[in-house]
Amino acid sequence: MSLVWSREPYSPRRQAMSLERVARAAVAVADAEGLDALSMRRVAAELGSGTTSLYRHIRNRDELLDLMVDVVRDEVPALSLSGDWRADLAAHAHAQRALMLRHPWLGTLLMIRPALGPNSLRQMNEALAAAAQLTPDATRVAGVIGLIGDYVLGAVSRELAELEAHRRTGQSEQEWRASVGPYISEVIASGDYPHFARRVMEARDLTFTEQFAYGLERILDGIGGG
Amino acid sequence: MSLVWSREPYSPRRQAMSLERVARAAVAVADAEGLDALSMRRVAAELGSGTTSLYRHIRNRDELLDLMVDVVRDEVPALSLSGDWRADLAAHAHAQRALMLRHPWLGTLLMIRPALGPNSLRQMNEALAAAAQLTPDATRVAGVIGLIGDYVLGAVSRELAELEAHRRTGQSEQEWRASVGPYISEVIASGDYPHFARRVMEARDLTFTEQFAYGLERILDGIGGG
DNA sequence: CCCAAATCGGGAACAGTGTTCCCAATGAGG
DNA sequence: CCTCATTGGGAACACTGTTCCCGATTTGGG
Repeated sequence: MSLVWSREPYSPRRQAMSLERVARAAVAVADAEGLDALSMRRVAAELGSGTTSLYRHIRNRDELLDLMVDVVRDEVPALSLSGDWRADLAAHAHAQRALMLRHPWLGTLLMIRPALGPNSLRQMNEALAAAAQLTPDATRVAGVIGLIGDYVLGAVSRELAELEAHRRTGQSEQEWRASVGPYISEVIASGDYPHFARRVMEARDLTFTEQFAYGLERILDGIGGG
Repeated sequence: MSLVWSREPYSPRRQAMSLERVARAAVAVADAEGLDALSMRRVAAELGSGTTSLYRHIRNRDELLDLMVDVVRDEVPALSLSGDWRADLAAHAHAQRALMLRHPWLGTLLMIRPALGPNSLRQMNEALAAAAQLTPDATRVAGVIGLIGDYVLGAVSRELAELEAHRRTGQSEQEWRASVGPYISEVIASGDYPHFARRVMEARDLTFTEQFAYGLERILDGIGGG
């Protein structure tokens, strides 16, 4: 059971499609229609080929998913170090978030499987380089990057959970609020959740981007300390 | 399209099974065999009933998933406030992590859908109460809880990604390391990822629990500052 | 140049999924 | 006791990932 990455690709004499073409087609489908719609037959249709031909290049659907992750990770330009660890780590975090918002299925995949493709490793390497500007301690560097990665993944997932909920039910932001609103009002009126009520009534409604930035700053504060 | 929570349950005269019984059976199946194995027919078999009878209580599979989240959230005992916001928030975070490790499918679900069940709201309320000990500013309280929640979700997901990868492929920790090892060695030997190499070779191998605790402490540090 | 052999693309089929339609049996009310 | 709504659940549909296999095509050798 070898990994996709350590196996030379299947390349026929007259090569009608390549590993990359398959992965790119899958990305296109997932971007446009969501992960649920990403079936083998759908990808094959996108390429104008037979369904089972895909299995010449790919062993599993899971392998295809691994490849997709690495394909989109190629979009992110290399992180250039400025000497300011805080600025560089922030840039890295924001770039990761932007990527995951551009491909709403990416977060879901990263949750479920460890990413080991070359582009994933490249970005990991860049992030570690940025953190190495802060401290020579390799263990601390690893901890810092883990922390930031975890936060980005969690924050974006929560954000996507809402977006995807809309897309799946076909409801707009407005319709969704309208359908949930009464329930929330009822909950608040019950008086059983006073702090939750206060949160809904009194807290400023921040953008997802603002929330993300706030959390990231707090994390960077904490990182700087120890 | 009303929510599950604002709809009175389907309760027949002679009630052979309740909403809760269905949800609990689903939880049992998911705990034992994973989310993939959680099919309607499987749940029905668990209950010894016909498959389509489930649809008397539940509208969708998605509704069932929402119910499952709330069922397990009931396990967590109420968070008692000690007056020390830092200790209370840490306790809350660790409790959430423990719950998600006990039910490995929970993280995946929370990533994909916003949780609005009564038990979810209760815990949200408790967390907000803990953070309210730090500051009277409702917006800041919301930001703090969002940050912590995001981190817990992200950290546990990464942890579960590995565990689930083992379970899915049926490989043990040992076998997995053995199958990935050569690829990693090759990557390191290539010299293209120096910081990644340093990370693998020099950084101490921390437990997931240790990593989680480290990140959480940094976050609490940052929260205390501003 | 021609034929044999290896390679390639992809159709058919299988076991499984969520969900809808509908029908038979059951129990309550008059 | 009979009527009739209520309830459980079987059959069927349109899908899914994947394996097996076969016909077509291209290549290498004589």
